[in-house]
This record gives sequence, C-alpha cells and structure tokens, in this order.
Amino acid sequence: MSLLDRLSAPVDQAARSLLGCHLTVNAVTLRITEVEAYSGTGEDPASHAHRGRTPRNTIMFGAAGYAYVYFTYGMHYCMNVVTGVEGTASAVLLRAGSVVSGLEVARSRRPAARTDAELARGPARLCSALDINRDFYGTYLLDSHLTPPPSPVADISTGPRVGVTGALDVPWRFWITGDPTVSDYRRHAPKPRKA
DNA sequence: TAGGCGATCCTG
DNA sequence: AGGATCGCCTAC
Repeated sequence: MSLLDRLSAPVDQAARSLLGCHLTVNAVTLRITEVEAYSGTGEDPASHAHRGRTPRNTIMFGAAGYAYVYFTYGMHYCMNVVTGVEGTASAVLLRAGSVVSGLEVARSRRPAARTDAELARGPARLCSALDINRDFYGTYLLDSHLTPPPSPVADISTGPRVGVTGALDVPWRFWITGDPTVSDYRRHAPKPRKA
C-alpha cells in the first residue's frame, strides 16, 4: 500500500500514517512526531473548511498529498498535509518533528531554540525550521518531499487537539509516545472575564 | 467595507 | 501574563 493510498483514507487513519514519515524541505529533513487531524465541511467545527470553501482553504478540497499552508497570528505559518479523496476537505496539521539532517541550517533558522528538541516543536516552529511560507502553499509532497517511515513507529498516543475551542472530546491529536520533540499539551483555556 | 479574532511563539 | 501583527470571515 502506497503512502498516497494511506493518505487518501479517513483523516484519523491518515494522521497516524504520517507519524514517522520523513519530510524534506529547503535542505532540512524532519521525522514527523506529532500531528492533528481536521475533517471537512459541516463535520468538524475546528476545521478551516468547516464553513465551506474559501480561497484560503481551497486546496483542502482536492486530492491527498498537497501542502496546505496558512498564516496566523500576524506572524506565523503552519503547514498541513491534505488527506482524503477529491471532494472531501480533510487535512492533517504537522505539529512537531525531530531533525534528521540539516541540523546546522535548522539551528540557524531557529536562534531562539535552546535545545535541538525545540527546533521543530510546535507547528509554527516546524515551518520556521523548514523555512516554509506562503510560497509553499499547494506544493505536491509525494514526489520528493514526503517519504514513508524508514522504520516502523513503535507506539502512538492520542489526545484532544491543542488550541481548539470546541470538540474537546475528539482525540484527534496523535504523537509518537515518549518522543522529546512533542509539544507540551495545553488545553484551550477560555479567556477569563473581567470582574 | 470595517471590525473581531485566530490550529502561536517569545519575552519579561 | 501579554504583545506582536496579518488575513479570513461575518455582519453592517
């Protein structure tokens, strides 16, 4: 079964299949250690595609294997791998990875990182380490960027997604158990009201 | 067409 | 704990 076949499956299965994959962009290779699944229109309130097709999320409605990059908080980029079959709008957010090669380049792009485990720990840091920005939107990943795990992933843990206000009961965050590059879990906290 | 707010990170 | 800072979405 090819990686494309596995990414064309339902999004939670596709998310599991991405753990352990190698992602090479701009001279840095990462082993993917933490991901989150987002489903399509009308199914998942946390998904960017929940309210239907917009210019930003159009790529999510296409076939699996393309990069969905978005800009947030006025300063950060995050990257998803589009999953599912054409017509569905699912995608998997890449939340963390460990650097396999290109360590020096990654360090130079992430001067704030105190340890190598922090180089790509968190979705925006991951994009920063790989120098991914808006130009990467829509890139097809399965030709050369994204390759299957060189060795099997031992154990996968699951939990609620990070920074998501709704759907806290949906355990669609997946990570490689015990990996030091997995981001700290912070449950979304509602803003306290001023007295 | 203007205003609110976000799948975040860094510093104090 | 709070600021940075841009584009998407919603409602006027």
